[in-house]
Amino acid sequence: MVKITDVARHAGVSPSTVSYALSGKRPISAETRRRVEEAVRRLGYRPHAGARALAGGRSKVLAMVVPLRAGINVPVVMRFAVSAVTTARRYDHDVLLLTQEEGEEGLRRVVDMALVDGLIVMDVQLDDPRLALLRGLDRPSVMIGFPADSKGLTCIDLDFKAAGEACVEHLARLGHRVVALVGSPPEVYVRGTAFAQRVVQGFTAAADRGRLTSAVHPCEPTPAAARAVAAQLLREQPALTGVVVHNEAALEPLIDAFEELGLRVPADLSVTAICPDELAASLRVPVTSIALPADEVGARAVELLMRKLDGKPVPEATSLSPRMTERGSTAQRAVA
Amino acid sequence: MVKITDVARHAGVSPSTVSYALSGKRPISAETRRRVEEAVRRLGYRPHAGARALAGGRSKVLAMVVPLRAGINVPVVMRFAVSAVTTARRYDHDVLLLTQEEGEEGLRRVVDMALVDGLIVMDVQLDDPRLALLRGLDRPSVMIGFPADSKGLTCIDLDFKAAGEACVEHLARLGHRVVALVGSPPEVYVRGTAFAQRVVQGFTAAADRGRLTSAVHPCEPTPAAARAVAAQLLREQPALTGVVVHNEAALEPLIDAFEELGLRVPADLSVTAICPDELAASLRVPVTSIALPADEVGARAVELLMRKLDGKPVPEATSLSPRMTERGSTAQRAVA
DNA sequence: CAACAACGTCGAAGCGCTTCGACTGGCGAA
DNA sequence: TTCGCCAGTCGAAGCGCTTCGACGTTGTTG
Repeated sequence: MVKITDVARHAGVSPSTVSYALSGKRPISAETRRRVEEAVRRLGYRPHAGARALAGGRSKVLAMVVPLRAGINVPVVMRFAVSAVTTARRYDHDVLLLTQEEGEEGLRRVVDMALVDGLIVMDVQLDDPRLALLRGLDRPSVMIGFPADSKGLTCIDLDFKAAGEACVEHLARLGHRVVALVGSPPEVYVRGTAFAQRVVQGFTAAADRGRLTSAVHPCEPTPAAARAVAAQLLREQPALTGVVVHNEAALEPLIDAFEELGLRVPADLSVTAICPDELAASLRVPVTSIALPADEVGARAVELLMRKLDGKPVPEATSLSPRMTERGSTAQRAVA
Repeated sequence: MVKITDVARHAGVSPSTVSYALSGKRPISAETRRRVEEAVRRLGYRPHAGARALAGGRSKVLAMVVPLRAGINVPVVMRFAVSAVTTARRYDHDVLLLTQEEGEEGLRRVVDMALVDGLIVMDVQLDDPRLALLRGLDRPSVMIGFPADSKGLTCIDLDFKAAGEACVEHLARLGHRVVALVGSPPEVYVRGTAFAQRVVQGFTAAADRGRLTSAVHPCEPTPAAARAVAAQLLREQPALTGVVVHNEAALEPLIDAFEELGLRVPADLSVTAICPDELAASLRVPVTSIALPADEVGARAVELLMRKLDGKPVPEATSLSPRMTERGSTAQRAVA
């Protein structure tokens, strides 16, 4: 194993100089730095993570808490995760993966062991049991999602309430008077998952404000469930002309189902979704949608955490404004 | 922070005794051990990960290399991952998440830094560029999947070739003479992803052996693609009566598409799949399938790695025999 | 032109843990 | 009775790194 003393010897300086040259925490002459970097390259030096963590008090590892609970859309969650990992690497950090089973105890464990410097917490619930723990921890954390009470925490997410509202308002503007929200699987609501609840709030509030007739239906993430929900919606609301879909897995089958039921999109039915742009744009009928900016959220979560690790102030709440892209699945309501 | 000296003081012993009491590497009297464990509990002692790694030469962290490449089924891959994490925890280890962008360089990096003790490598390709690296590394690794040449490596996976064969043989036994394989997305084959190629090999070999007429079609993981493939198959092979599906995302839409095209499953068309049992069992038409035992594979991969870390010998290849469950999607071929 | 900042570098002291060698009492074998 | 052993414990020596204080050297500035 190549250690810092090897580098020091090859560069003709002391180990502490090597350390300072690499960390930049003290001024080092350009010439010395060059020789150190040269030696690092020649020898393939890599600082020992444990030694560095012990001496420096920083492990350069972040914990990512990814509870892959029932009903969540795994591909979407993993987009956040991959983006976070990529961004962490840009800050020379690695990412430790924590899953559900570990639970709150696991968070405390990795912090107490000084295994990680900070935490990224995903799949936040309105009344999340991890909140108290995170507030009490002596390590910074960032949540992806807003719990009911985010006081003293750092949170970031798409403004899902505004997203739900924007969808309804878009439909209302096009003349639609009877609208429905096809949401996440029921388990997600039962748990009180923050983002799902907020979409419902926004959807309902905007519909009430606009005096629209509205309905909300959870939906399992399968084609069969999508078909069933489509049929049910039309049965309950034959006058339905606008649908908001907040369920990535159900979006495509749902549109297919509506068309099989004799409704053309957008001629007879306008559909808008909250989902990643790639998905909305790739469908047979490109869907007007509010982008779910998973990459941006994951990246910014890490950036916030890095700022906190540097002792810099960060906003408690970072709420990304919804951005709608009109694609072809929404149209003026046909006058009967 | 609670450190080992604190525990030692409270238990009335020396730090080294605490260390031995906790690691079991030297005999310690029952009474002393009791007092140490008591002190650990009272104080909430957690050994400092960095210090432990530095002194002990083991970080108790495993790297999991999860390249979420185009065309892979993310939920399935994450089942492996979650199972691996859970099992690692049972061995008191944590898991570091490495993604694609880091590439081979990332593997070397985390090993050189002594950040991880071993590696779990997923999404293996027949001619995987990481092979040489893994062979040369001075840390053990386990691959989930078999490359073309696995000499000197430790690999585990479902025997996908046998799985492909078993599906065909099952159909042949039921009298089917014209069969098709609906496979993974094209990118997966282009990359030479090991498991996908092996299914094709097994499928083709068994079909040839049984003198069946056969065809292989990749399929994108979308309902639209599934419909298109279904239509194309029937156009090219009107006599088709048996289908093997190796594509989780396309399975349900594919069955729907066949039925829309006028074929009843299993009366007119027998369908069998290679996928997780939960998926096969949950469909409207429960599908006869070869189980993809993601949980078992993930868990056993970690167990193999642990054995290697202990210096114990492990088999180079662990190939899990396919296990078929008949569900309702396959039937004797109707005599025309 | 003296006094005093930086600047650039070094040596030494730890960070918290594991592990090695050594020591102390029994206890069975010789 | 003595020797050797083993169980059970301790002290000290690191593991490889960061960081603190110190010490020349140059430049600045009143």
